Amino acid sequence: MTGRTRGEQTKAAIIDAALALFTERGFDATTMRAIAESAGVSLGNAYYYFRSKDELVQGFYDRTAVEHGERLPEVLDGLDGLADRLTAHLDLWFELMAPQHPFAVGFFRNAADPASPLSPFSAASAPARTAAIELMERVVEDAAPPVPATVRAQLPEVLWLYHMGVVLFWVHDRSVEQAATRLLVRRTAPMIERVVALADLPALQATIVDLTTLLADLKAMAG
Amino acid sequence: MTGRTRGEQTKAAIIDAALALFTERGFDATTMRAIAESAGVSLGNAYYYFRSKDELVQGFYDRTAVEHGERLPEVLDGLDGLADRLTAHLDLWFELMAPQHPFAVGFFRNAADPASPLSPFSAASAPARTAAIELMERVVEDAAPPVPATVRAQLPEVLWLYHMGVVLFWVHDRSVEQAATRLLVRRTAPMIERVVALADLPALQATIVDLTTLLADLKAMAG
DNA sequence: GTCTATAACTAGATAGAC
DNA sequence: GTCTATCTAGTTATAGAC
Repeated sequence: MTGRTRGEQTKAAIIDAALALFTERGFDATTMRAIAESAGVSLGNAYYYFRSKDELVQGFYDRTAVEHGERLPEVLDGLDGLADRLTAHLDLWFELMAPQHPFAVGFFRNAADPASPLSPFSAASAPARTAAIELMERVVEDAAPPVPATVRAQLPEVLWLYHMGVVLFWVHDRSVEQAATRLLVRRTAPMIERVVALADLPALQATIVDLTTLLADLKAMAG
Repeated sequence: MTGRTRGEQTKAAIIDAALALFTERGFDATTMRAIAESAGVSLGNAYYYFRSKDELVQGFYDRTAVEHGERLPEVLDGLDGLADRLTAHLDLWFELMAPQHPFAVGFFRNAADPASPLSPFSAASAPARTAAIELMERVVEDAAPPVPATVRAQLPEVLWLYHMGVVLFWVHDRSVEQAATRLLVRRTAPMIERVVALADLPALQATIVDLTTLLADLKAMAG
């Protein structure tokens, strides 16, 4: 994890210091000066490595995403149902992000700005977004019973949108250990599995086509 | 609109100046100093009336909400179907907020913080939230065919949540004149009407009960 | 050319005088 | 209610060391 070169070590030291201080006293209450001092570097030096306070957050968000990908196979192992797999996937995310929850709001304030590179919808986030959708692909692909072909192609991206919605809820969740978010997932994941299982019903074809074309149209307009 | 007392006049002058500058150059690029200067007051005086730059935005957001309530009966007049009434309601909101769209992101960045009084879910926003749900009540109550009793009680609040989701989308919408958001509403409102119409189907009772209790549980945990 | 340190600048927010 | 002076913290500029 700690890079070879001196610069990479400094960079890691700054992220570590920031993480510790954010956790201890929150995002807004942590000054760049305090981070630099705690990391044993100058203020100017901290800005040499991170162009802004937000970019610093991106640093350990990326770390977490990597760890999420690494540990996903292990938590999916032995789970067949789509709801179980989806719940395990999100539970792992909650577990990894739990320490950051107290200051997640400070982070997501900026992610809420679509013009910000931190936004999950921004061009700058495209690699991270693609990687996240690929994780959903892994959740979907080995599910049993298999996902109906009708919705198979779109499902990972739709589930990623669901994930983003859950994250939004999680950020706002003031309940103890974000129990409300866990409840939300435990109740909605089975609903999703149920609806997906019905995707081949003739009565639902019109609605599925409606939703699919709507998504395609919206994506086209967003470009 | 312009209050009698000198204080109310000053306050209105500050809001007007802020609105003009935000529209002209955006939220971030407009400094409190520029607003104060443009309004012909000192910086300290601007802070006497508005504790923060964000609170200033709340000022004309409240103005808009009042106007929305006043003009709603006129746009609902003659419309029967739930989808048509819902679409008209949201279209009016888009029309009133369109001038603010360019800097809406600066505003919603803070509304995304549940701890902020600007959040629609905050205790400070309770009056505005209740008023907004009452507007949805008006959309629902005279709809024809009438909404099934099974979901009638919860529907206004659920539709308000839908409205908040649409607003989130609208804020991020970079398409010309927010056409993507209008498309989203025009396509999803009929889906909502269709689903609501099916609320009395025995096959759906379990899911409706699930959703209702989930909402109730989440609200209980949020308190 | 890669890193580090210090000083200066900007803008949100506050304190205290009138 | 209104002002001026001041503080704080994010960010930038710049100069120097390895």
